[in-house]
Order: sequence, then structure tokens, then C-alpha cells
Amino acid sequence: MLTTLNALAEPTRLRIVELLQSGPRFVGEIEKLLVLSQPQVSKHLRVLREAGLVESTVDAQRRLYELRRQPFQEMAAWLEGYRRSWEGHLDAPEAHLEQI
Amino acid sequence: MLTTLNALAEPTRLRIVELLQSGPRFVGEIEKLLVLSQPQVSKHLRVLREAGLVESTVDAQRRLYELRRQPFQEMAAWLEGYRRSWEGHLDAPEAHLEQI
DNA sequence: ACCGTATATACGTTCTTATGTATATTAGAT
DNA sequence: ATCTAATATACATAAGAACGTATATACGGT
Repeated sequence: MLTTLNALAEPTRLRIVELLQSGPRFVGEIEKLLVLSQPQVSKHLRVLREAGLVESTVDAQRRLYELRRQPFQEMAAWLEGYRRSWEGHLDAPEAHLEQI
Repeated sequence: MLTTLNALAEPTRLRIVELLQSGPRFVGEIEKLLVLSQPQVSKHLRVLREAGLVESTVDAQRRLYELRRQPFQEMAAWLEGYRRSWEGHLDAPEAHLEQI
């Protein structure tokens, strides 16, 4: 969870991920669409790749990057725990005070 | 979304949030349960508070911190967009290659 | 009024991370 | 074999963030 959050918690990387939501893209496409330097894109893609958020396939000199489902599913599952912890619970913090 | 992700993408803060999932806690409780220095806890709670992830209520000198639902709901909604983008889509990256 | 407890803030230091520039690598085309 | 295009990496620099230590603030109890 931490590595996923860490990878997403950077403005440029989040923009890349949002772009990839619309479908796979080549590095050069990302570079132009988001107006970034090429090394910047490669570096961020590396972080995203190592965090398991994206994967790439080779097409001649180009590399096509796309999102992986797993980490997003894991985040959703993680959030489920929080949703559940609220079910039925009152959220008035006074409840805890009275508890003491 | 970015501020939420940023707040969560720090090991200590994530631990605090995970602890608060079990219910509201005082600063001193967090400090002892997670074995952190007091300023460390206050500083991280400040970040979490400014990111809207927690809120505090006053009880004499003590402050009770608890999670807020909203950012978690927003994250869940954000993830929905990704879930939808996969519905029906094949995930073979070759699909895009053939598209060109 | 004074003292102790609980929490917040200020400041200096260190560590991490993003960025730019330059260069390496890989593959296709000529 | 060479040249060009596409992407990755290396290195130096700069900016942001976390931590520790010390201090300030707020509140109750005596």
C-alpha cells in the first residue's frame, strides 16, 4: 500500500497515471501530451513500474506503457476496511470521551 | 486527491491513520502505542489535519483525533473511474499496437 | 498564583527526491 | 556499417520533508 501511495503522491506521476487511464501510451506520447521532458517521463515511469502500477511492452524502439489493475484493486480493498469501520459507528467524537 | 495521497504516502502517517481506523485516540495514546516522539506525532497530525484526513476535538488539555470519512470516500470514488475504465476492456497491450 | 500535564511550534540538520543536462543503449532505416 | 529515432540512465544540483531538541502555549489541579 505504501509503495502504491508513494508512487501516486507526486503531481507529475499522478498526471501520467490519469492519462494512462484513457488507454496505453508510448513514452513519446506522454511526453508531448503532458509537456514534459523525455528523461522526466522515463524516470517517473520507472518509479511507477517498480511500484507495480504500470507495465510496458516493447514495440521496436518504442515502449508502450499501460496501467496494471492489481494495485488499484488493492487500494479499493484497503479502503473497504475503512468503509466497514464506519458502518453502524456514530462519528461523534464525543462518543469516545463519554467512553472514558 | 493529491493532498490526500501525499498525506498517506508517509510510513508514520499511514501507521497513525491505520491506528485511528480502530477509533479516535488522544495524541498521547498515539505516541505510546506507536512509540513515537510527541513532536513527531503532533507534526504528522497537523499534516493529516490540513489534508482533511483527521479532525480533532478538545478535551481539557487533551485533543482527541479521529478520521474523517470524506477523503476516503473520495478515494473510493476516484478508484471507481479506474475500475470502470477496465470493464469490458481487454488488457492485452497488443490491442493498442494493432490499433496503429 | 503556581505547578504539572498535554500538545503545539520553531529552528537547525539531514535525507530524500525531483529536475536538468549530458550521455548511453537499442532498434530500424538507408 | 552508419545514421537517426526512441528511450533509459548517470551525475550534479536544488528543493522539500522528516527528525531531534528546545521552547511555547493552554488548561486543571492545588
